[in-house]
Amino acid sequence: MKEVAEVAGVSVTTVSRYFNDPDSVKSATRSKVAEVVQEMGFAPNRIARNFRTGSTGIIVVVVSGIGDPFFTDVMEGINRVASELSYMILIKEADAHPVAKDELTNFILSKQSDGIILLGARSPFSDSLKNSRVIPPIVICCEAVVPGLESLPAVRIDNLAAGKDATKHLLQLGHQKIACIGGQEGSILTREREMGFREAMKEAGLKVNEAWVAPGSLSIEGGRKATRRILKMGGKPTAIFCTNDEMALGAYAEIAAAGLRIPDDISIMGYDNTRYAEVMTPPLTTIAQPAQEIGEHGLYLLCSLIQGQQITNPLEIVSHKLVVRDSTAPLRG
Amino acid sequence: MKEVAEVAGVSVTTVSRYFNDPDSVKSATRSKVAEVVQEMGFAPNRIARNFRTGSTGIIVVVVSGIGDPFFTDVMEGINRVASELSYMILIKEADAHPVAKDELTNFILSKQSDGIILLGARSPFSDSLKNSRVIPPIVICCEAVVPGLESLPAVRIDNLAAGKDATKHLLQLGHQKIACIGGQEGSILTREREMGFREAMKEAGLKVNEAWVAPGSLSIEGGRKATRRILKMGGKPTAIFCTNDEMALGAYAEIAAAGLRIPDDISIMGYDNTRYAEVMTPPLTTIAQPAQEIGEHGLYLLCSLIQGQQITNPLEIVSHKLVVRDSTAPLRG
DNA sequence: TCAAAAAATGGTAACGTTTGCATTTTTTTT
DNA sequence: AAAAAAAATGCAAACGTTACCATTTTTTGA
Repeated sequence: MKEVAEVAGVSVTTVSRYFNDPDSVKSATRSKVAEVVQEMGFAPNRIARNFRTGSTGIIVVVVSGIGDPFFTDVMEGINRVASELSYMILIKEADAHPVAKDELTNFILSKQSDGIILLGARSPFSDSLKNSRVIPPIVICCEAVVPGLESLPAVRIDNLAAGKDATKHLLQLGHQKIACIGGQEGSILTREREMGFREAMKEAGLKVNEAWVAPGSLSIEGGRKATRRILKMGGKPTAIFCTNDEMALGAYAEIAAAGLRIPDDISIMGYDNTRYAEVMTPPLTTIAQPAQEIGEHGLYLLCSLIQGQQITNPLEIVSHKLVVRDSTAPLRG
Repeated sequence: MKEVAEVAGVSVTTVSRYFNDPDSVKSATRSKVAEVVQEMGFAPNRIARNFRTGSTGIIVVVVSGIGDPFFTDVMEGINRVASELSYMILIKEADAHPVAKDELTNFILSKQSDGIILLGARSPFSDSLKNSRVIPPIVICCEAVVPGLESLPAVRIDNLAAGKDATKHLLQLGHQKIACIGGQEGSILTREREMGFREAMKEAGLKVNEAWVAPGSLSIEGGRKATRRILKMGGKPTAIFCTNDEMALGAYAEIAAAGLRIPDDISIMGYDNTRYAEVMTPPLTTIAQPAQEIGEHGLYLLCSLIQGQQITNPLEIVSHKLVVRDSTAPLRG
């Protein structure tokens, strides 16, 4: 920059202003600087700038399981708002490895990003975050709480009510022998969905068969394993509630392998309404989350946080919707 | 840091060393500093450090279409090597918007990351990159060339040969009326696959029906549209070669909607062998790319580049494999 | 025990910007 | 045309760290 200034015959200050507030330099000067910049192929060192200003214009989205198509939709919402507010979005896959946690914690603590959105990630940080004197701007999407950082603002649907709605749909079709495939152990998200399932069953006066409640790790493979286990049990269920669509895909595969047909022999209920739900054979009945909206609200919330505004409403609940397709049918006989 | 140094009764240099090369400070001093750091909840400002050292330890993967499950697999490979070499991986969705291109170009040009992996992204940079005096370390995975930056090192499979193999498989089953769903217009990747298709047809002495060659944008929706178009044409094909698995999913949905059955009425061939291929009904015959391997090699290559090594072999071809499942069957009657 | 070698620590100048304040130039007003 | 106001520009001090070199302390060897 000094070099540019010299060649253009102005001061570094002016060159700096040329980049940050072009209107404040006279148009004659501006074009002179522009010319030199062009010619020298000069780009200002953003690290130095970030260092000086203390902000980067970068927001990191920490995702656990970047492959989940539901998160892809949330990301779309985030990206839309990001370009509106001219933030740059970078995605980081959450890593349970302690070293990786340290690394990420250090990353935000040292202000390498202006803020963080946690997308279904439970606790990607090390303890040093809690011990820190200031907590950086963080917003949680979809997952409820980070242990040790309970008061962070969050955006999500009412998973309990949605889990209940999903189950009720199956009950209304006459199903009583219903299985439920949940998520990982520690996930609050899927535990709430499962609790919705239990509540709905209870209200219907039915007992939950614990052998039919299996954890599924939110992946296709998890769904497969859980389904296999459930199908092996005596007295097969007539419906399975999968607490996300990926696991429903796994269930489809296992059910086909077992020679059963959906929905004739067994009804399948999903959760998330990913882009795959519609094209599965048969199309999947599921709970639709307003994924993009979650992303949008999440980023807006984060920006208020970054600007130092007080968040009056730390938990924002958006509405879900039951989408009935062909994977669920009335109980036969 | 100055504050820590004062409280601990040492110099800032020592505190700096405590963080970067703990072995070089006496254990007594080390524990003294550690104590103060702990107590004050101090974390070194990484921006300042990056600024000073000129490197960040961050590698950005630029992906076009982050939702594609194939890329997820490549990412897995990248992440594995990254933790081995202790790099931090951040993902950036490629954006065709000119402002976004500028932003990204500026990002790398100003050394905010140590290197870039381009994952199926065609040209996410603005022209200022080409005009720059130094090109930063960039490696291309899966896509062949970035216009204007022709000599960048790349890792991918032989898409021409793989497209040919896929088509040959269909030919061997007796199919002759074969459709082909390609990718976006400018994509070299899918054009090569399509060319493989054409070559195989030519070698078999068959003429390609141009009405059955449709672009598909590599998405489920693109696959749907293309399939719909093809099915509407007179004289239905007996097989469709989709140049990625996502589009095959779209094809499945449209074929089901048309009341046809796979593979009885029509065979479907995919490309990528994503995790969905196996659980589709019926399971999809496809070309397997060694996705994780591509990611691993890509990152290794990038690291050599970062370390300033000369790349002797700028194009690394890894091997593909035909995976036969149930979506393709011999031509009936 | 002393000299020499090695290890540990400290002082200070960068790194490339931005920013507050001072100064100069231009424009406006009377 | 001069004075006042406004707009442009420049100067120099930060920002928090690291790296070179110098200095002090500790260890080693005779």
